[in-house]
Amino acid sequence: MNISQAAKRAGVPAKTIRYYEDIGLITPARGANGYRDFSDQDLHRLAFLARARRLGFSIEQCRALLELYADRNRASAEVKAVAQTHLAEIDAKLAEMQAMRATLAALVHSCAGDNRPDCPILSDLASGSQTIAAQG
Amino acid sequence: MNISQAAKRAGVPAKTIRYYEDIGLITPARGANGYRDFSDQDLHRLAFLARARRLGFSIEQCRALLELYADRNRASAEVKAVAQTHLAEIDAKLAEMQAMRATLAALVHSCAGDNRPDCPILSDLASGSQTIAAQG
DNA sequence: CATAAGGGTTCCACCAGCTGGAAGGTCAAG
DNA sequence: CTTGACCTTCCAGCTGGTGGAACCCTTATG
Repeated sequence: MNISQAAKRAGVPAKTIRYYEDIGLITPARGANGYRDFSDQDLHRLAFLARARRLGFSIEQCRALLELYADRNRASAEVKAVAQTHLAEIDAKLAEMQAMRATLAALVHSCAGDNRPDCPILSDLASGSQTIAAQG
Repeated sequence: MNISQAAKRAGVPAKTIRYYEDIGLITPARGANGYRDFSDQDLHRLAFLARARRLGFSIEQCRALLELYADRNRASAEVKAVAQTHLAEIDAKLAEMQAMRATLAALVHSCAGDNRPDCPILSDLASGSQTIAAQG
Protein backbone atom coordinates (compact mmCIF):
# COMPACT_ATOMS: atom_id res chain seq x y z
CA MET A 1 0.00 0.00 0.00
CA ASN A 2 1.30 3.46 -0.95
CA ILE A 3 1.81 6.26 1.49
CA SER A 4 -1.27 8.28 0.60
CA GLN A 5 -3.52 5.25 1.11
CA ALA A 6 -1.83 4.53 4.42
CA ALA A 7 -2.26 8.16 5.40
CA LYS A 8 -5.96 8.03 4.64
CA ARG A 9 -6.50 4.81 6.57
CA ALA A 10 -4.51 5.79 9.62
CA GLY A 11 -5.80 9.35 9.66
CA VAL A 12 -2.29 10.81 9.57
CA PRO A 13 -0.81 13.13 6.91
CA ALA A 14 1.73 11.51 4.59
CA LYS A 15 4.31 14.06 5.69
CA THR A 16 3.86 12.94 9.26
CA ILE A 17 4.30 9.31 8.28
CA ARG A 18 7.60 10.13 6.60
CA TYR A 19 8.60 12.00 9.71
CA TYR A 20 7.71 9.01 11.89
CA GLU A 21 9.87 6.81 9.72
CA ASP A 22 12.65 9.36 9.93
CA ILE A 23 12.70 9.20 13.72
CA GLY A 24 12.39 5.43 13.71
CA LEU A 25 8.83 4.90 14.89
CA ILE A 26 7.92 2.85 11.84
CA THR A 27 9.95 1.07 9.17
CA PRO A 28 7.77 0.30 6.18
CA ALA A 29 9.15 -1.90 3.42
CA ARG A 30 10.24 -0.42 0.10
CA GLY A 31 9.17 -1.49 -3.35
CA ALA A 32 11.52 -1.85 -6.31
CA ASN A 33 10.77 1.74 -7.31
CA GLY A 34 11.74 3.07 -3.90
CA TYR A 35 8.14 3.72 -2.85
CA ARG A 36 7.18 2.85 0.70
CA ASP A 37 4.99 -0.24 0.92
CA PHE A 38 2.81 -0.34 4.02
CA SER A 39 1.73 -3.66 5.49
CA ASP A 40 -1.26 -4.17 7.77
CA GLN A 41 1.17 -4.18 10.66
CA ASP A 42 2.55 -0.82 9.61
CA LEU A 43 -0.99 0.51 9.44
CA HIS A 44 -1.65 -0.88 12.87
CA ARG A 45 1.37 0.88 14.32
CA LEU A 46 0.39 4.10 12.58
CA ALA A 47 -3.11 3.95 14.01
CA PHE A 48 -1.66 3.20 17.44
CA LEU A 49 0.57 6.24 17.11
CA ALA A 50 -2.25 8.42 15.90
CA ARG A 51 -4.40 7.51 18.88
CA ALA A 52 -1.59 7.89 21.39
CA ARG A 53 -0.72 11.30 19.95
CA ARG A 54 -4.36 12.35 20.11
CA LEU A 55 -4.25 11.48 23.81
CA GLY A 56 -1.33 13.86 24.10
CA PHE A 57 1.48 11.37 24.65
CA SER A 58 4.84 12.75 23.55
CA ILE A 59 6.73 11.11 20.74
CA GLU A 60 9.12 9.49 23.22
CA GLN A 61 6.23 8.21 25.28
CA CYS A 62 4.71 6.82 22.10
CA ARG A 63 7.99 5.09 21.36
CA ALA A 64 7.98 3.52 24.82
CA LEU A 65 4.35 2.48 24.48
CA LEU A 66 5.01 0.89 21.09
CA GLU A 67 7.89 -1.06 22.59
CA LEU A 68 5.74 -2.25 25.46
CA TYR A 69 3.02 -3.11 23.00
CA ALA A 70 5.42 -5.27 21.04
CA ASP A 71 6.74 -6.98 24.16
CA ARG A 72 4.40 -9.86 24.99
CA ASN A 73 6.05 -10.18 28.40
CA ARG A 74 5.64 -6.59 29.57
CA ALA A 75 4.09 -5.93 32.93
CA SER A 76 0.97 -3.79 32.72
CA ALA A 77 2.51 -1.75 35.54
CA GLU A 78 5.05 -0.38 33.08
CA VAL A 79 2.35 0.80 30.74
CA LYS A 80 0.36 2.25 33.58
CA ALA A 81 3.43 4.15 34.78
CA VAL A 82 3.82 5.86 31.40
CA ALA A 83 0.14 6.75 31.33
CA GLN A 84 0.19 8.04 34.89
CA THR A 85 3.20 10.20 34.18
CA HIS A 86 1.38 11.70 31.24
CA LEU A 87 -1.77 12.15 33.29
CA ALA A 88 0.22 14.05 35.89
CA GLU A 89 1.72 16.26 33.18
CA ILE A 90 -1.74 16.99 31.85
CA ASP A 91 -3.04 17.80 35.32
CA ALA A 92 -0.17 20.17 35.91
CA LYS A 93 -0.79 21.94 32.63
CA LEU A 94 -4.53 22.05 33.27
CA ALA A 95 -3.96 23.70 36.64
CA GLU A 96 -1.63 26.23 35.08
CA MET A 97 -4.05 27.04 32.30
CA GLN A 98 -7.02 27.25 34.63
CA ALA A 99 -5.15 29.78 36.72
CA MET A 100 -4.35 31.75 33.58
CA ARG A 101 -7.94 31.54 32.52
CA ALA A 102 -9.24 32.82 35.84
CA THR A 103 -6.97 35.86 35.82
CA LEU A 104 -7.62 36.55 32.19
CA ALA A 105 -11.38 36.22 32.51
CA ALA A 106 -11.37 38.63 35.43
CA LEU A 107 -9.35 41.12 33.42
CA VAL A 108 -11.59 40.82 30.39
CA HIS A 109 -14.61 41.22 32.61
CA SER A 110 -13.22 44.36 34.19
CA CYS A 111 -12.51 46.09 30.90
CA ALA A 112 -15.21 48.30 29.46
CA GLY A 113 -14.14 47.59 25.91
CA ASP A 114 -15.28 50.94 24.59
CA ASN A 115 -13.41 53.67 22.75
CA ARG A 116 -11.96 55.26 25.86
CA PRO A 117 -8.30 54.56 26.56
CA ASP A 118 -8.61 53.49 30.21
CA CYS A 119 -8.00 49.78 30.40
CA PRO A 120 -7.61 47.62 33.52
CA ILE A 121 -6.02 44.90 31.39
CA LEU A 122 -3.12 47.11 30.46
CA SER A 123 -2.93 48.46 33.99
CA ASP A 124 -2.62 44.96 35.32
CA LEU A 125 0.00 43.97 32.81
CA ALA A 126 1.94 47.13 33.52
CA SER A 127 2.07 46.81 37.28
CA GLY A 128 0.43 43.50 37.73
CA SER A 129 0.33 41.95 41.17
CA GLN A 130 4.03 42.24 41.74
CA THR A 131 6.34 45.18 42.08
CA ILE A 132 9.38 45.34 39.91
CA ALA A 133 11.18 48.08 41.77
CA ALA A 134 13.54 47.85 44.68
CA GLN A 135 14.32 44.17 44.65
CA GLY A 136 18.04 43.97 43.99
CA MET B 1 21.89 48.64 34.41
CA ASN B 2 23.49 45.50 33.04
CA ILE B 3 21.58 42.60 31.63
CA SER B 4 21.91 40.27 34.59
CA GLN B 5 20.53 42.91 36.94
CA ALA B 6 17.68 43.59 34.56
CA ALA B 7 17.03 39.88 34.32
CA LYS B 8 16.83 39.57 38.09
CA ARG B 9 14.49 42.52 38.44
CA ALA B 10 12.15 41.56 35.67
CA GLY B 11 12.22 37.88 36.51
CA VAL B 12 13.30 36.90 33.01
CA PRO B 13 16.49 35.03 32.00
CA ALA B 14 19.17 37.14 30.35
CA LYS B 15 19.02 34.88 27.29
CA THR B 16 15.35 35.65 26.94
CA ILE B 17 15.98 39.37 27.16
CA ARG B 18 18.53 39.13 24.33
CA TYR B 19 15.98 37.17 22.37
CA TYR B 20 13.32 39.81 22.98
CA GLU B 21 15.69 42.47 21.71
CA ASP B 22 16.45 40.30 18.70
CA ILE B 23 12.79 40.15 17.71
CA GLY B 24 12.29 43.82 18.40
CA LEU B 25 10.23 43.77 21.59
CA ILE B 26 12.71 45.94 23.46
CA THR B 27 15.56 48.20 22.39
CA PRO B 28 17.85 48.89 25.33
CA ALA B 29 20.61 51.46 24.93
CA ARG B 30 24.24 50.42 24.59
CA GLY B 31 27.20 51.59 26.60
CA ALA B 32 30.56 52.51 25.10
CA ASN B 33 31.75 48.95 25.70
CA GLY B 34 28.84 47.47 23.78
CA TYR B 35 27.04 46.30 26.90
CA ARG B 36 23.28 46.72 27.01
CA ASP B 37 22.17 49.45 29.39
CA PHE B 38 18.64 49.04 30.71
CA SER B 39 16.59 52.05 31.72
CA ASP B 40 13.59 51.97 34.05
CA GLN B 41 11.40 52.08 30.99
CA ASP B 42 13.14 49.03 29.58
CA LEU B 43 12.58 47.25 32.88
CA HIS B 44 8.97 48.26 32.79
CA ARG B 45 8.52 46.80 29.33
CA LEU B 46 10.30 43.63 30.37
CA ALA B 47 8.06 43.21 33.38
CA PHE B 48 5.03 43.86 31.18
CA LEU B 49 6.24 41.18 28.81
CA ALA B 50 6.96 38.76 31.61
CA ARG B 51 3.47 39.13 33.01
CA ALA B 52 1.78 38.91 29.62
CA ARG B 53 3.77 35.78 28.80
CA ARG B 54 2.85 34.27 32.16
CA LEU B 55 -0.78 34.83 31.20
CA GLY B 56 -0.10 32.83 28.06
CA PHE B 57 -0.20 35.61 25.48
CA SER B 58 1.81 34.78 22.39
CA ILE B 59 4.80 36.87 21.45
CA GLU B 60 2.81 38.55 18.70
CA GLN B 61 -0.03 39.28 21.08
CA CYS B 62 2.51 40.74 23.49
CA ARG B 63 3.82 42.92 20.72
CA ALA B 64 0.31 44.16 20.01
CA LEU B 65 -0.35 44.76 23.71
CA LEU B 66 2.88 46.71 24.09
CA GLU B 67 1.92 48.87 21.14
CA LEU B 68 -1.50 49.53 22.60
CA TYR B 69 0.10 50.25 25.94
CA ALA B 70 2.33 52.87 24.35
CA ASP B 71 -0.57 54.45 22.46
CA ARG B 72 -2.26 56.92 24.79
CA ASN B 73 -5.17 57.17 22.36
CA ARG B 74 -5.99 53.48 22.08
CA ALA B 75 -9.54 52.31 22.65
CA SER B 76 -9.83 49.81 25.48
CA ALA B 77 -11.95 47.75 23.08
CA GLU B 78 -8.80 46.96 21.12
CA VAL B 79 -7.07 45.63 24.20
CA LYS B 80 -10.12 43.69 25.23
CA ALA B 81 -10.31 42.09 21.80
CA VAL B 82 -6.79 40.76 22.10
CA ALA B 83 -7.50 39.41 25.56
CA GLN B 84 -10.75 37.84 24.47
CA THR B 85 -9.12 36.13 21.54
CA HIS B 86 -6.55 34.69 23.88
CA LEU B 87 -9.23 33.66 26.35
CA ALA B 88 -11.03 31.79 23.60
CA GLU B 89 -7.80 30.04 22.64
CA ILE B 90 -7.27 28.99 26.23
CA ASP B 91 -10.81 27.72 26.51
CA ALA B 92 -10.41 25.66 23.37
CA LYS B 93 -7.20 24.15 24.64
CA LEU B 94 -8.70 23.52 28.07
CA ALA B 95 -11.61 21.65 26.51
CA GLU B 96 -9.24 19.56 24.44
CA MET B 97 -7.05 18.73 27.40
CA GLN B 98 -9.98 17.94 29.64
CA ALA B 99 -11.23 15.47 27.06
CA MET B 100 -7.77 13.91 26.94
CA ARG B 101 -7.66 13.78 30.68
CA ALA B 102 -11.01 12.03 30.97
CA THR B 103 -10.05 9.31 28.52
CA LEU B 104 -6.62 8.91 30.01
CA ALA B 105 -7.90 8.76 33.58
CA ALA B 106 -10.40 6.08 32.61
CA LEU B 107 -7.65 4.05 30.97
CA VAL B 108 -5.32 4.41 33.92
CA HIS B 109 -8.15 3.43 36.24
CA SER B 110 -8.94 0.33 34.22
CA CYS B 111 -5.37 -0.97 34.22
CA ALA B 112 -4.38 -3.31 37.01
CA GLY B 113 -0.78 -2.13 36.95
CA ASP B 114 0.64 -5.43 38.09
CA ASN B 115 3.21 -7.73 36.52
CA ARG B 116 0.79 -9.44 34.19
CA PRO B 117 0.92 -8.39 30.54
CA ASP B 118 -2.80 -7.75 30.00
CA CYS B 119 -3.33 -4.03 29.67
CA PRO B 120 -6.50 -2.16 28.71
CA ILE B 121 -4.41 0.92 27.96
CA LEU B 122 -2.52 -0.84 25.19
CA SER B 123 -5.70 -2.53 24.00
CA ASP B 124 -7.37 0.83 23.67
CA LEU B 125 -4.43 2.38 21.85
CA ALA B 126 -4.24 -0.60 19.53
CA SER B 127 -7.86 -0.66 18.46
CA GLY B 128 -9.17 2.38 20.20
CA SER B 129 -12.67 3.54 19.45
CA GLN B 130 -12.18 3.64 15.74
CA THR B 131 -11.56 0.97 13.16
CA ILE B 132 -8.65 1.31 10.87
CA ALA B 133 -9.61 -1.35 8.35
CA ALA B 134 -11.80 -1.13 5.29
CA GLN B 135 -12.17 2.59 4.96
CA GLY B 136 -10.69 3.34 1.55
C1' DC C 1 5.72 7.94 -28.89
C1' DA C 2 5.19 12.33 -26.45
C1' DT C 3 3.16 14.40 -22.82
C1' DA C 4 0.60 15.74 -18.91
C1' DA C 5 -1.46 14.65 -14.49
C1' DG C 6 -0.93 12.79 -10.34
C1' DG C 7 1.47 9.81 -7.58
C1' DG C 8 6.08 9.07 -5.19
C1' DT C 9 11.12 10.41 -3.38
C1' DT C 10 14.73 13.40 -0.90
C1' DC C 11 16.32 17.36 1.39
C1' DC C 12 16.21 21.91 3.31
C1' DA C 13 13.90 25.58 5.65
C1' DC C 14 10.58 27.21 8.84
C1' DC C 15 6.98 27.75 12.89
C1' DA C 16 7.16 29.18 18.62
C1' DG C 17 9.91 30.55 22.24
C1' DC C 18 13.34 30.02 23.88
C1' DT C 19 17.96 27.51 25.74
C1' DG C 20 22.81 25.81 25.69
C1' DG C 21 27.28 26.40 24.39
C1' DA C 22 31.42 28.06 21.97
C1' DA C 23 34.57 31.83 21.07
C1' DG C 24 35.97 35.98 22.35
C1' DG C 25 35.89 41.02 24.56
C1' DT C 26 35.67 43.68 29.22
C1' DC C 27 36.04 44.75 33.89
C1' DA C 28 37.23 44.73 38.87
C1' DA C 29 39.99 42.66 42.39
C1' DG C 30 44.16 40.73 44.43
C1' DC D 1 49.26 40.15 35.44
C1' DT D 2 46.21 36.94 36.05
C1' DT D 3 41.85 35.16 37.53
C1' DG D 4 37.09 34.98 37.35
C1' DA D 5 32.83 36.91 36.50
C1' DC D 6 30.73 39.42 33.60
C1' DC D 7 29.42 40.83 28.76
C1' DT D 8 29.09 40.14 23.46
C1' DT D 9 27.78 37.46 19.06
C1' DC D 10 26.50 33.54 16.57
C1' DC D 11 25.17 28.82 15.73
C1' DA D 12 22.76 24.64 17.05
C1' DG D 13 19.06 22.28 19.11
C1' DC D 14 14.61 21.34 21.41
C1' DT D 15 9.02 19.45 19.87
C1' DG D 16 6.28 17.78 16.25
C1' DG D 17 5.63 18.44 12.49
C1' DT D 18 4.61 21.43 7.78
C1' DG D 19 5.65 23.71 3.23
C1' DG D 20 8.09 23.73 -0.79
C1' DA D 21 11.61 22.77 -4.35
C1' DA D 22 13.57 19.55 -7.44
C1' DC D 23 13.32 15.39 -9.25
C1' DC D 24 11.66 10.33 -10.35
C1' DC D 25 7.76 6.94 -11.50
C1' DT D 26 3.32 5.51 -13.38
C1' DT D 27 -0.66 5.70 -16.05
C1' DA D 28 -3.85 7.54 -19.39
C1' DT D 29 -4.59 9.88 -23.56
C1' DG D 30 -3.88 11.90 -28.22
